[in-house]
Formats: sequence, C-alpha cells, structure tokens
Amino acid sequence: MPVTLRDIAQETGYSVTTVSRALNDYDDVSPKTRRTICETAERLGYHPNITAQHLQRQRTDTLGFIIPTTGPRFSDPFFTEFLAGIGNEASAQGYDLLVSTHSAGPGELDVYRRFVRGKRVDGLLVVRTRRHDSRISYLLEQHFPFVAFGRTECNGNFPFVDEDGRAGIARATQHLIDHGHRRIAFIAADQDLMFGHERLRGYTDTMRENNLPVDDGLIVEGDLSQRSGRRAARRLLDLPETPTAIMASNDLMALGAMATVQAHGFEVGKDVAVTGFDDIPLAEHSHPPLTTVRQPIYRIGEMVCQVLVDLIRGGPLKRRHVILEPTLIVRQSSAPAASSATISVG
Amino acid sequence: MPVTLRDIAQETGYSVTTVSRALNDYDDVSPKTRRTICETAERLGYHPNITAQHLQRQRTDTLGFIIPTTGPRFSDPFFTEFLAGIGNEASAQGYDLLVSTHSAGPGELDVYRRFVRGKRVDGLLVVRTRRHDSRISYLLEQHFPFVAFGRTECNGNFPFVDEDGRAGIARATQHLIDHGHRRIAFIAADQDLMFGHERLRGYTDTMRENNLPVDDGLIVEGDLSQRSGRRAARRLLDLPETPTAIMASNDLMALGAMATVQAHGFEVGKDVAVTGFDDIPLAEHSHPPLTTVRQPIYRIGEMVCQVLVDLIRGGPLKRRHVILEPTLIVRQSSAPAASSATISVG
DNA sequence: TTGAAAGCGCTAACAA
DNA sequence: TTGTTAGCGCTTTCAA
Repeated sequence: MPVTLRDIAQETGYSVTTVSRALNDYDDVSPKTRRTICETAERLGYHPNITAQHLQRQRTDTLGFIIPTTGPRFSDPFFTEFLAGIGNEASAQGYDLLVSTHSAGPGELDVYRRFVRGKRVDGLLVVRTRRHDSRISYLLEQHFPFVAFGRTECNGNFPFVDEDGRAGIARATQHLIDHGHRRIAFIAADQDLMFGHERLRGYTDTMRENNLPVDDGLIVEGDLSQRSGRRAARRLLDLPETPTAIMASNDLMALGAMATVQAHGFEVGKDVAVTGFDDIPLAEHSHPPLTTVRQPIYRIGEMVCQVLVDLIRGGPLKRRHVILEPTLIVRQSSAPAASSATISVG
Repeated sequence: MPVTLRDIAQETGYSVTTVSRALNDYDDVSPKTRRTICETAERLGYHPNITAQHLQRQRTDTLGFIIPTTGPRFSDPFFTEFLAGIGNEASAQGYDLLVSTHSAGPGELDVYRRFVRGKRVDGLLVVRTRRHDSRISYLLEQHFPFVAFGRTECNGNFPFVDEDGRAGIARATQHLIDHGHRRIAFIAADQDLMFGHERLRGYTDTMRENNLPVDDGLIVEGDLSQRSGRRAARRLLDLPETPTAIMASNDLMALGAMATVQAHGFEVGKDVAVTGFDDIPLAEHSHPPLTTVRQPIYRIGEMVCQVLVDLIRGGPLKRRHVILEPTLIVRQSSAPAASSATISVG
C-alpha cells in the first residue's frame, strides 16, 4: 500500500539507487531523469519511511525529554511553557521530540537507559537537576549527548543552562528588607533539588548580610504545589510571632501561601508580603498580583534545545554554560499598600 | 561500539536467528543454548536497537500528540495534566510518546501529514477539536488510527472521548439562576472550537429554559488565556448595567475575570459571582476559590490513550464513544457570602 | 550518469 | 533445536 522507492523505480524503469539520489538532490542525476522521477514520486504520493531513514543514517533526529512529574495530578504551568520552547526550537531544527513522564526516584533512570541503550533518541534534555544527580552521572558515563537546565554539585563538567536562583532570591529578599521587613519566612523546596538549595541559600545569605537572624522556625519545606504552599503558610501563621513576609521558592507555592494568608483574614501586600519565583503567567493575574523573580522559561527551553542540537551536530559550542540573570518583578503582593504599579527592577 | 545480535552470535557460535529467538523467549530454543546466549548478551551489555525493531516490525510503538499552542508564551496547566495522563498510560502500555507543538492554523496539518506519511507513529491523539476539523477529515481519509478528545460537527464517525460541556455549563448556569442571578454574562471561547460552541450553548439554552433573556451584549469572546478573561470582564463591567455573575468558558479566563472584578473594587462571590470550567488545580487555591465544572483531565488523558492503543492493537473497542458527565464544584466565587464549604453537586 | 551490491540491526518463514 | 534465506526501506560505496 505505501509507496516506496522500489515502486518508483519500477514505475520509471530506473534503479532504486537513482531514484533515491534524484529525490535527495544529488547532483549526479541528469535533469531529465530527476524530473521524471520527481514527477512520478509526486504522482504516486511517495513519502520516505522515516524509520528506515533512521536505521540507515544511524541517527533518529529525535530528542528525548523526560518530564519529572510529581504525582498523578501533575499540573505545573512551568512545563507547558518550557515544552513549547523546546518543541518549537526542535521542530525548527528538524528534530522530533520524544516525551516521557516519570516521577523522580526509582524507575526514572530506566527510562533514560532505554532511550540511551536502544538508541531511541540522539540526545536528551534534563531538567530539575538534583545536587547529586544520578541521571547526569549516567549520561556522562555513557558519553551520551545531553544538556541540562540547572547545574549539580558534583557531577563534573557538562553543558547546561541555568538561572542564578541564588541571586534572584537575594534580590527579592533585599527588596523585602528594604521595605522594612525583618521577620521574613521562607518556603523552601526539596533540598535535593539544586535550585531548591540555591534559592534557600539566596535567602539565608541575604538575611545574614543584613545582620538579620536566620530562624529555622521560619523555614518550611514544600513540594512546589499550591497545596503545599498553603500548608506551609498555615504553619507559619500559627507561630506565636508571625512573619510579616513569606517568600516561596516558586510561584505555585506562593499562590498557595497567599490563599492561606487571606483565609486568615490578612491582606496580602499590606499585612503580609508574599513573593514567588518563576513568573508563570498566572502570577500577573493573581489577586493581588504576585511579586516574583522572572525566569524566561520559554526562552530557556529554546536555548537548552539549541545547545543540544549544536552538541549533537558536533559543532563547536558557542557557550557550554549559560547562566541567566533573573529579574525581580515587583507587584502588589509585596508593595507597600500605596504603590500599585508594576515595577521591573533589573 | 554498540553490541548487536551479530556480536553475540559470533561470541557464542550460534546464528543471529537463534540468538534473536533466545533473547525473545521463543520456546524452540534449548535451555542450555538460551542460557549461554542470555549470559553472553548480559556480559556484553546487549540491548536491542529500537529503530531496527521498528523497521522490521513495521510499527513504531509510538503515539503522536501535537499540542495546539496559542502563541509563544503558551502556558495552560490543562496540558501538563493531560500530558501526564497520556504519558503514563502510554508507557504502561509499552508505547512512547512523540510530542510536537504547533499553533492551530496553517502548517499544523503538515505536522500531522509528516507523522502519518512517514509512518512516524502508530496512532495520533487529537485535542481541542474544531467544529469542522481538517485534522480529523485528513486522518479519517487516510484511515489512520486516532482518538480525539472532543467531537466535531460534521466529520462523521470516529472514536472520541468527550465531556458534556453543554450539560456542565447548564448546571453552572442553573446554579447561578437558583441563587437569584438574572443578569449573567458569559465569556465565550472561539466558536470554531467544538467545546467553545457547546459551552456557549449550555449557557444560552439554560437562560432560555428559565425564561431569561439572552443578551448579546453580555456575551464576550476570549482566547482562553487569563489576560483575555481580564479584558472581557473589563468590557462587561463597563456596561451601563453590569452583570451580577460572570461565567467563563474555562478556568484561566475565570481567574482573569476575577482579577478584573476585584480591581473594580467588587467582592467576588458577593457582589459578582464568577464561575469557570475545567477545575485546574489552581481553581481550588484562588482567592476566593473558584466555582467551576470539573473535568477529570488526567483520567481523560488516560482514557484517550487507552482507546487509541486498543484501536491500534485491533482489539474490539469496548467503547468507541465516551461521554463524561461533568461535575459542578461550588466554591466561594459563586456561593452566597454566608456559605463557605465546598459542595459537590453530581 | 546510472546500477549493482552491500548493509543499517532486526525478525520470521521455511528447511534441515 | 538450529541455520539459511529473505526482507523491512533506505543510503552509499564502488564499478560500469
């Protein structure tokens, strides 16, 4: 049923070889032959079998991306935007994207192994790096092409794109301190996550630099979901001495925290300041709009993908390590009640 | 470098065929031979080349999913959850997932064509069906296996999973009417989208059934983003006679509308009721929590995937058409100020 | 300018 | 129980 090179060869009387060359724009085919062949291909509705090409070329023109989900009801707007970035870039570069979903932990590495061993993809994108990341150790040890969004603490040298989360949180912290906050709470992320670790550091460092005490009671860990943000904020507001500001390691938890603050009858941005990290589109539309640290998520997706393609193609990498400077976006959730404009502080 | 069947054959002295059979658990291999072969395979670190298997088997064990993005900064939590559903189910069934991102419109169909013609995938998942959907016409005409999330108006018979959006919105509308609302506005979605059309119908039908006027001035169209929800609500609140309730075709727009209502100094759920559709996780954590119509997004992803796999495997489809009954989730954004509990109305 | 032949790595029908 | 042979659809030497 499907039309193959052989069908065209038979139809035109040329050999499969010549047909292949004509169709692939080789220059050792006479114009007339080429025309005949192309017309016939057109007429019969020929389209190359991609799998056969893959086998022959010994590459799949496919990139792998394993999304580290966190439970069944996984819904992080971060990933749609990131996916759009890598998806569009991949397709612009002529690559397909093979996506798998797996929760972090046991079994996750098996997916990586399958892709690598089976030569299922030409390269991999790794996100949410851990401080000691077994995925990265594995890929490094297999000499498999990959690019990470995020660094690690100990896996040696590999190409990555990262944002300076420590600096981002430092700016947000300083912003709060400058507005007179002293009791500032922090909703941390899993400390195995590199960015969770870095962001917490940004907070503790800045507190210390300003000679403010770092109170362990004011640091609560969440799992990046709104729900956990709510819960964390509840614990913080139940303290004998409540904080005047709550910083969260990501926007989703910040949004959850805002809900709790409001449920306690406080006004966010006036009684209690709340800040996030990521600047997902919702941050701008929450009530009140959320002060946060912007990451250009879509752009990061594009960049990571771009670097990976360069790596696969063997071209020299312009930049093996990219570190982006995050931007503090001040909105009403942290502004003094008077101000209401959105101010961007570079 | 990579170990192939031939390497094992050479190492053990058996033929490639025997090696293949031993490794694939055929029963016409002597136990001793099998053991030798398996041990050698293990020792050499053999793993089958997946591409070669695909070519030989004439199938890719891969499902295609083309995400219809809406602009670069695409970030709809709906899709992460949906993706988690199909991703997990696909992997449970032994399928990989090839994901592509493309905005609806010109060029989109090319991606479908490439996947179909190149035999890149064994089947496709189609979402956000349009009333006249060229993707579906194409797949139908190519006799290519696919399952849609959503129906169409005219494309004939094809397998789909859908929720009864009309009934869902009808319930929400009735809920508002029962609470005394009369001037109810509706933020519609693109009317080419089947669900956009259906949801609007649910609203107009219910208004008429209750002998309430359907005022065109109270119907505004948005593009499903929060931003457009904001804008739409702004237009509605600028009307000489403002509505007492605003229904949106999805949660994202409802969240945007809430922001506008609040910016106008109204209290959501008291002065103006707001409702959404989808029940994305954020709906529960907004301020106030959003009354909405629940779709089991993750579950729908699983189901669509399951049906597609059945279809590909040629098994008889238990259910070619699945229509889910949506559930109204009443929260504070529509409840009379007194009530504050979450009530689920089946 | 063209074609024959080999081969990518695997599976399967058929014979021995 | 095992091997021979063929072939999936394509690309790419190499020789004519």
